[in-house]
Amino acid sequence: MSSLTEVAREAGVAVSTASRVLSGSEHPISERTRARVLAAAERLHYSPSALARAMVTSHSRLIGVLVSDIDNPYFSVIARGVDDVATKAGYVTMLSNVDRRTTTEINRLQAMRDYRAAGVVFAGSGYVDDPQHGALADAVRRAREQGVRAVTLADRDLGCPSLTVDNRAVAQDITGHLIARGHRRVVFIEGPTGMTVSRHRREGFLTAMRAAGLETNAACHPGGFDYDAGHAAALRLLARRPLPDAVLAANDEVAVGALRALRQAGLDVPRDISVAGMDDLRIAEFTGLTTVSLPLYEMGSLAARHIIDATADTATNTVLSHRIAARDTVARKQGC
Amino acid sequence: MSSLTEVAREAGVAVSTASRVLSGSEHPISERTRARVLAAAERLHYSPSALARAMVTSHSRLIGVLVSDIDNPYFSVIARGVDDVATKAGYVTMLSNVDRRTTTEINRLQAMRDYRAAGVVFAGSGYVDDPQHGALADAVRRAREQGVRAVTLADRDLGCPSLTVDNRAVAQDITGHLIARGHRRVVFIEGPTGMTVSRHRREGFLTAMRAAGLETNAACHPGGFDYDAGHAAALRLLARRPLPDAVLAANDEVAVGALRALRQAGLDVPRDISVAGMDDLRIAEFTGLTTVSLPLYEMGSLAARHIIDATADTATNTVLSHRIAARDTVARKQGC
DNA sequence: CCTTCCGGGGAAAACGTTTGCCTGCTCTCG
DNA sequence: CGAGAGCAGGCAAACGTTTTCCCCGGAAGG
Repeated sequence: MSSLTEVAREAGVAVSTASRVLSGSEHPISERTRARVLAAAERLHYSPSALARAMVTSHSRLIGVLVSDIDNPYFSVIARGVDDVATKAGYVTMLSNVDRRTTTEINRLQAMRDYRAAGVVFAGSGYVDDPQHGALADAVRRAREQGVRAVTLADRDLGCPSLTVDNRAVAQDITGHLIARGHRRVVFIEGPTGMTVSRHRREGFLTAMRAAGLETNAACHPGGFDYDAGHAAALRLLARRPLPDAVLAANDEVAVGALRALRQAGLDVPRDISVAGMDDLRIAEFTGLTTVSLPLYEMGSLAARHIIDATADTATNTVLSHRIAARDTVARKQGC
Repeated sequence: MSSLTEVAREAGVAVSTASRVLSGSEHPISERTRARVLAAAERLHYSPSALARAMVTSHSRLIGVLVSDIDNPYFSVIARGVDDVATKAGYVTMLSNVDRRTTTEINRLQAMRDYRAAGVVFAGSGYVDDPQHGALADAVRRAREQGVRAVTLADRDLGCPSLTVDNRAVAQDITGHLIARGHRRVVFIEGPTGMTVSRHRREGFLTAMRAAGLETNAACHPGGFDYDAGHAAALRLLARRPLPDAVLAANDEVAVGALRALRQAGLDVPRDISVAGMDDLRIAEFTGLTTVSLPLYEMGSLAARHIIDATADTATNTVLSHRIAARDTVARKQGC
């Protein structure tokens, strides 16, 4: 691996001169010298050590993204958004799975700090009454003081800018969609207890139900965020009399699980019962699921852009808009 | 961010001494000094600069993974496998999407080299008659000479160890499964032309068909690797008379697309027609798709382990085993 | 008593950049 | 013709580690 020193020697100039032409400095350089350096670099297959550069400038062109699980399509599309703008800007993406553990999150943040990451994107949700939340917020504060830019993509106060979706409104809107289509006995399969996003979606659901004057006593049903949770919950729902009109799931994967359980039980969706989800992952498109489309890719790409462009870091909290993706799993009942 | 120098000053020792206790060197250090340094590091929240360390040792604890698209579950599970062992070993994962472009791959490899990555995992397939293949192989060779370890997870000769699945056998086995269950008019929806994996799966399919003495004249159908390709192909297949017995898709996503098209057209799968895929992604589980299970997570984790453990780098080509995941989309025809 | 050896610790080089400061040199203008 | 301006380029410090070489003191052995 050839170094700047070798390029300089090959070109017959000082290291500083070589550096200036190769790193595009302001410092004026004659065309002749510039050409010589460029030629030498070419001959030697020179590629600057990002490490050394980061050492002296004290920040790398590394951008970190902390996800719960990259194998969850919700996060993989965010990661894709981050990486696309990162790559385009000459950065490299660092990825870490934190499995919803705040301590791991602190840990990985530190690992990325050790590489002098330009910034870190926190893609995962927060937790209610999280005993580690303070420690994480402290770690983020220290990282920011050191120049690491941070962005959170969920409703959680990390003392850094956020780029979120209003999950209460998301749930409220899709519930309203169901109600507007004549559904009255709507039940909600909740997300994992303890996650902020679950709580917000639940609140949005309840708000919409109450606004329509609907019964909410047995409307919320424990669930989770995965297929099995949706499947199991739907099975339990099947025992209810009267049967619900519609099932709203905390996310698409749960909705698909419920959808399958319902259909396996011989029900016709959406004739007998409607099903809706939230997130609009590709699986929703595949299954024709009515859901709420979230700008996940944009969240990732905007977060990366924020970090790279180093736009004013005033803790601005941006809320992105969502929209309902009406497909085939929600019926329009007579009279609507 | 406190440096080793500050820790040393705080502890009243030389930098070298501090380094030795903090980096666990062989050099003997008295218990008293060791304790003092440890205490000072603690007080100052010291965390070593991975950059500086990498500079002097000339290799970082960064491990790169090159995928076609992280938002494709095939790759996200591989990435998850890599990251799990990387994290456990104190490494950080770098991720890049290359969108099936070899030039991008070369590019990103270089970017990772610039950070002195310990190794790079090539997760994507190769291409037949790829004009850039030579350039990539050269880049890999140079990287390896410099100490960057490389592993490929697909049938492609990069001059580095490989960890693959036998895609010919994969297709052959699932085709055999179909045939053994009484299917005679099996059609194969091919993957993207030009990808090695497509070609291998096609060959495996044809081998199995011929071995059973079955007609292969119109057995292969152009497709792709995504849902829409499967959907469109199935629609075209519907026009054939007689209708095929079974559809084998080049991967699960295509199979799901076909499945949906077939069912939308009023066919009963598997009664009227069977469908099978390959890869066994979660979507296959969700939809009850019969497919071939591939050790993707293991491929990722083993690749990472290979890089980290620096086990003998003799270009060993390991072939991992697959198994058929029989579910609900393949019928057993009478007499079988 | 003199050598040898070893445990414990320090000084300094090295990794490959960037950048502030300095030095010539060539113009230009008065 | 002299002086200031500005262009080109070099020197060296600095970033934060690891590691090699060295030194010192004391214990062990002859």
